[in-house]
Amino acid sequence: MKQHQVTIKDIAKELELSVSTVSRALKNHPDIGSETKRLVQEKARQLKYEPNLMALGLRKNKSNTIGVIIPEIVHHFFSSVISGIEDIAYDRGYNVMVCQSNETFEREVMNAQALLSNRVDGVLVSISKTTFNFDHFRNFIDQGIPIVFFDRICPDIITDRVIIDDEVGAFLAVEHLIRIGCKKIVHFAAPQNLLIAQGRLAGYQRALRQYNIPYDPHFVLHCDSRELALEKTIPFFNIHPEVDGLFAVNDSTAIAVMQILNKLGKQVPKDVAVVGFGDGPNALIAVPSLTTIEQKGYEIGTEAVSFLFDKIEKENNSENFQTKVIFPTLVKRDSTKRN
Amino acid sequence: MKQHQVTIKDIAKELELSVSTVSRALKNHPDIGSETKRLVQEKARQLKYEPNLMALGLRKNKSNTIGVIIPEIVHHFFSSVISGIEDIAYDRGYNVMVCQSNETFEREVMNAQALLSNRVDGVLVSISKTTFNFDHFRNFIDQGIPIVFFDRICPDIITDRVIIDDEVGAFLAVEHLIRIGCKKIVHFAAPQNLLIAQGRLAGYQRALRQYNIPYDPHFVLHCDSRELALEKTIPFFNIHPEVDGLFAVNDSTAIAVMQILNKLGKQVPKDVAVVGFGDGPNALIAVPSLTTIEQKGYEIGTEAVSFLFDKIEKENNSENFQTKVIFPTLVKRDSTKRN
DNA sequence: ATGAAAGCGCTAACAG
DNA sequence: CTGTTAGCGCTTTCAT
Repeated sequence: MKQHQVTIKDIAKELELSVSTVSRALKNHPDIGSETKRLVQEKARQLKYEPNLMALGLRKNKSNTIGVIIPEIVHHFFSSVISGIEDIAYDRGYNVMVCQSNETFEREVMNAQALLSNRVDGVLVSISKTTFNFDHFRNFIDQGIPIVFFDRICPDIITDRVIIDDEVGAFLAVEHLIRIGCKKIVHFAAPQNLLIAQGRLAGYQRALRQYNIPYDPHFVLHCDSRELALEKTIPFFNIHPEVDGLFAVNDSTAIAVMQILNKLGKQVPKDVAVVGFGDGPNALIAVPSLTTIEQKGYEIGTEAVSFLFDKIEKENNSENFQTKVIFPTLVKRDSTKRN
Repeated sequence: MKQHQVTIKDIAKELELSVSTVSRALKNHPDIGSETKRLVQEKARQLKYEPNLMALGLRKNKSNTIGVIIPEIVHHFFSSVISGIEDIAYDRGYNVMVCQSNETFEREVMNAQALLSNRVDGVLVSISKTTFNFDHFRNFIDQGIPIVFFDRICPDIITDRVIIDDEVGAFLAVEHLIRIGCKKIVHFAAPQNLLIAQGRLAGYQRALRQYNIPYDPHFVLHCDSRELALEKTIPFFNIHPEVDGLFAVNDSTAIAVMQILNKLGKQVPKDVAVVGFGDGPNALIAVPSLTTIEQKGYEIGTEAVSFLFDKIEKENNSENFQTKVIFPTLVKRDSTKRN
């Protein structure tokens, strides 16, 4: 059973003071005599008093908690984001409540409800793959609770956003391939209904255009997972043995491709240079180590939560929403190293 | 600015009922007439009423929140554990507050304080590498707040625990190395203040003993991270070129070692066979794929949180603490494949 | 410089 | 069946 927890009342009783005096002494109110303050604070320490945040929240109509909704915590990208969020939030005296949608709409709606019930002071959201209705997020707006979308943003709701520039990332990747001498560059892409997929394809195309390399639609393949790579890589390279560069929409696809190329007797990077996108820790572990576009999850987290605090702690509900675009950077490793 | 949030008072006013009637109607109290119930519940939905969990918590002296303290969320193992915890907790109507100690004692103490202030109903903890004093955890016990340690448990505090049998896991790993013909097996270990480190070392020792291989303390190195591996592997193998088997305390160390051995011109598994511990997704990506001990993070999470709920929802503060031991299994891959 | 009292949202005796 | 009221821990006027 939970024991009785120490309250200001207990301190007041022991010191024969009123609760209001204790409350003020605890927060260094100027009205309170220094001797009284000393006494109260010492007693609080001695009794291991911890303020009851629920009482405080009820009184102040402020929970000092922010909510986070993400698809899955077990993805390196999302856990990095959370890490960034928590570091900033705890420094500013806020707690963080993390909810996983597990990529389902229903669960996401429940998450939103839970955060609403907890009266969070703000929310950070990266939407699930299966979310097409956004009413559960509008509830936050209606209640005046600030919301910031990051990475997988919600196109229909105008609010603060933090995204990375996929187009630029892809451009950097393909430009790098061109500069090290690749002439025939293929793009293993994700389905084009995803915004990130569109951006990355666009960057690929722009790089080719800028360096006067003809664009061939046959060189864009829907192949965005380890499984698809296992299936599609060999047939493709049989038909197009001249390909000497590959830009994959994510790291796991890139790594799988490298493993298959290796079995085909093609050397990476000598015969085919490979660039991925994402930079989880896997890129370092792959053999050869994978050149990739760094996604900066931690930074996305810190930026997003900073936006949120701007809104939370600003009294006027100014509607000047911002979108922070984080520019990804190219991390060169062995999969594109040619002397 | 946060808008006024709907309360039962608002519902009561609109329906010209008392708050108590509304309160009871909302939770299907048998005293309330079915017509009144219908009316109230409809109005609640219409006004988008969400119960204020802070008020509820204050009233009931129960936050419906459990706290989790882990070293770092960005580790696959820990994020799997959290995933398991959250799935169960949300099903039972609890919120989860995740805190990272970032492997520092100071931060861990702050985490514990934050959870205390939030009046969590229970805590799940995996201690940081740098924690040697456990008073901050004793506070929970003193307040009657149940605590369950998992994986990195606290030896000094008697309470529920969920661990994997590190000794058995390590034994399986080393036995496997011996069976494929390794004669000189080194153990890259974690600091011995962690129980898991002790267990894994013990398993290593038992396997050697059982197969009549002499134990040489020089063959146990403190090396439990990618960084340390980069630093210590080469000097070690220069002094001990005869080593033909390696058991690392975790996968990332094992993988880093394989990469370095490769550069040294030593072939894995032919010259040196390698086994890791943990089985994150990296083990599959490594070249060669890494034989390892499966750690079952998700299962540890669900088991730990189940223990916690047993205690939270049991009125009598029964002190019959249990320790759940999860038996790890060996997953054989290419890093130990010798024909 | 300190205290009394109201009230944040909700539940649960107790009273009708 | 429904209403009144007290109180959870805390802050904050308003008195003194």
